[in-house]
Amino acid sequence: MMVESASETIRTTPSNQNGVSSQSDGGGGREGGSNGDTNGEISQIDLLHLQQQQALQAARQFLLQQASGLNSPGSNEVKQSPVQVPVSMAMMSPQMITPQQMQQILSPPQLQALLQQQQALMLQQVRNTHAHTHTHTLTLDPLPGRHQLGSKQLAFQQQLIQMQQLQQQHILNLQRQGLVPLQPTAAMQSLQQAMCPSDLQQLWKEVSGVQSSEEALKQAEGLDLSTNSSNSTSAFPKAASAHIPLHSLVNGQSHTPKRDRARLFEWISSFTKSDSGDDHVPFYPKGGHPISSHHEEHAGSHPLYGHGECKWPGCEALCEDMGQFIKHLNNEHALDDRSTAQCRVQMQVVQQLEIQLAKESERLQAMMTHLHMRPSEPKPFNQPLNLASSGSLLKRDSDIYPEGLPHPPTSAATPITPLRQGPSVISSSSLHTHSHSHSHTHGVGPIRRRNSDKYCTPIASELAQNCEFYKNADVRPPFTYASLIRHVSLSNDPVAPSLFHLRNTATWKNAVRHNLSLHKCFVRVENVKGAVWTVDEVEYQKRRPPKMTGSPTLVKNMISGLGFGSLNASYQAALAESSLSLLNSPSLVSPSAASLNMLHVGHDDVSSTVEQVNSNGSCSPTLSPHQYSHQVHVKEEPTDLEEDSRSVSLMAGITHNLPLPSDERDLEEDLPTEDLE
DNA sequence: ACAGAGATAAACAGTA
DNA sequence: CTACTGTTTATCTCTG
Repeated sequence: MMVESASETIRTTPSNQNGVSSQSDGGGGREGGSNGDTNGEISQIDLLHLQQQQALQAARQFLLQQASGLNSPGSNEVKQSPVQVPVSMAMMSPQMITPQQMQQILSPPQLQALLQQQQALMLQQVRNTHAHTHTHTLTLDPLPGRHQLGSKQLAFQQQLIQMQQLQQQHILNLQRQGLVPLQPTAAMQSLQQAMCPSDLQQLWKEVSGVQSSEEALKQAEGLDLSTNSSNSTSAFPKAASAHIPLHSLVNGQSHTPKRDRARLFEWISSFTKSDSGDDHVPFYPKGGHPISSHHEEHAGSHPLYGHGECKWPGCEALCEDMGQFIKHLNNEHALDDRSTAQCRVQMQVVQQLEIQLAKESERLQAMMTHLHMRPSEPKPFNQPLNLASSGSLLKRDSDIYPEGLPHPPTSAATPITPLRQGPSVISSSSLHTHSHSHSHTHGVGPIRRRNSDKYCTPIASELAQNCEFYKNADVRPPFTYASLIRHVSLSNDPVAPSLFHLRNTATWKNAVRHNLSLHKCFVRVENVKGAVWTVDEVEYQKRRPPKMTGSPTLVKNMISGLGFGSLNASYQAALAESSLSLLNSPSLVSPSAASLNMLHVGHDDVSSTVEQVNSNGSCSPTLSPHQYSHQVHVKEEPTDLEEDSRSVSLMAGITHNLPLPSDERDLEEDLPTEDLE
């Protein structure tokens, strides 16, 4: 099953292992990581600057043309000819709207305002992202032995890609609108020059008010895009630009998810359709809700109506009641060019917000990642991995996760794995999977999982909830090996608990073996096909008495039964786990020994409970004792399904069945290929 | 300072 | 012989 490809992934391990005399190694090789990039930067920056200047000029020209109306439809068309438009670009804009169409819809000033706004937004985004992007350069460094950087690199690259996709999408939209027919590069760069969401409202007014076009034009003429150039120059993502030709960025649509493109296309299609025809088809994105249909408004509430006024962008018309609003909607915001244009603008607004969201998410990720690092040892963003095993790295979880802060991994948004209960069987493969972890060798060195235990953080839930985080971040999950092993045995996910583990296969394996042999809670059961490691819940619980040391508050809250809402997810989870351990009835909990099996999954009660909690209320923060107990009940049901399995212990012949590779491979698939080297 | 728990590394034996 | 697995031992680190 998963075993097959493991070998490939593992390749990295060997090198690490050797030098790994755990603690000493810690930082050694990785540190160099960031240097190389800087070298080329200057030239890259210059190049960027140049490109941006060119783009700016092109954008200005375009704007001027648009504003002056010099461009004849024909000329625009000519420009779109393959000769002038990069092939890739042509390919990426099947649904492109011709400039003429755009012009019909939006007046030159409107166009300019739109463009300007987009530029402002983009610039802002770019600025915010700059730091990260910068890191990317480092990330891209293929030098082997810098595994520590891996997770960061992954994250950053992903973010970079995401950003590129967003940008491309943005460009695509512009193209669609005819804003970027000829000079995608210029347009794109100009977009990146200045983004100022604050102008949205004004833009809306401009767009909506055709009569104001003259004023807008004057305003437009007065605009000096060059002012942004300086900023943009510095702010422009060096790495991205450096590594990816601008035109490729534009073309980069290849990066854009096909689905999204298809969706966009559909959306645009519906758009253009409505444009051309008078078919009274309500104007709304395919599959979406009508934006201003003639029906449905009667429902009494309308997304475009609130507080007695029309919420149509830039409208704010007062409507006493729904009927009046509907009338207003049909009269003032009927299906016409203006409304269409406004919808387009709104579309872009949404996109920009999405970009913003992505950016903020990125920031959050960075923050979380940072918090995983040793506070006293501030390291460059990209170097966290280097933190080698100095056990000191994370002396205390409390340091890493201040009380007020949720564990980085814990994010309400993270998907929760489905509950499962039953015996947990650890197959060798699973072990392997896990085995990647240990690597003190790599960076996060000796994080004392003990601490995590101390806090009684339910690994299963933690891991489940922060699966993505751990997969992408080379951060050692704050759990003991025993906990991790158990988690793996209980979890459906055969993959190593984290990228960190994945990177340290040898260590992980050794640790797993060691722990399995050492801890009483892991019982090896001989089977027909071989042997199976099972988890003895009783012993496991013994081993890990629910101490609430870490969070007196938690205890207090638990006792009072009131504090749930105020607790962060981790603590809640911890609470849940500890509580569960106490509440667990034998029936619910796996029998004395749950077989460990990767394939199989049993969730531990605690984890499952927690998960349930989370699933019930997206973010369990508000759990009340009542709810909590309820969940416990829910948990029981699943038990039936697996009762047999517990004892049976899904046999995964520990031994040879599970080639490490499988797990690793799985992880690899999830991860960008680069870092694994 | 001490003991306990956990993390790592490594040696060793057994097995396929 | 090689690669694993499983067991032990030794050494550290951290925490209580």
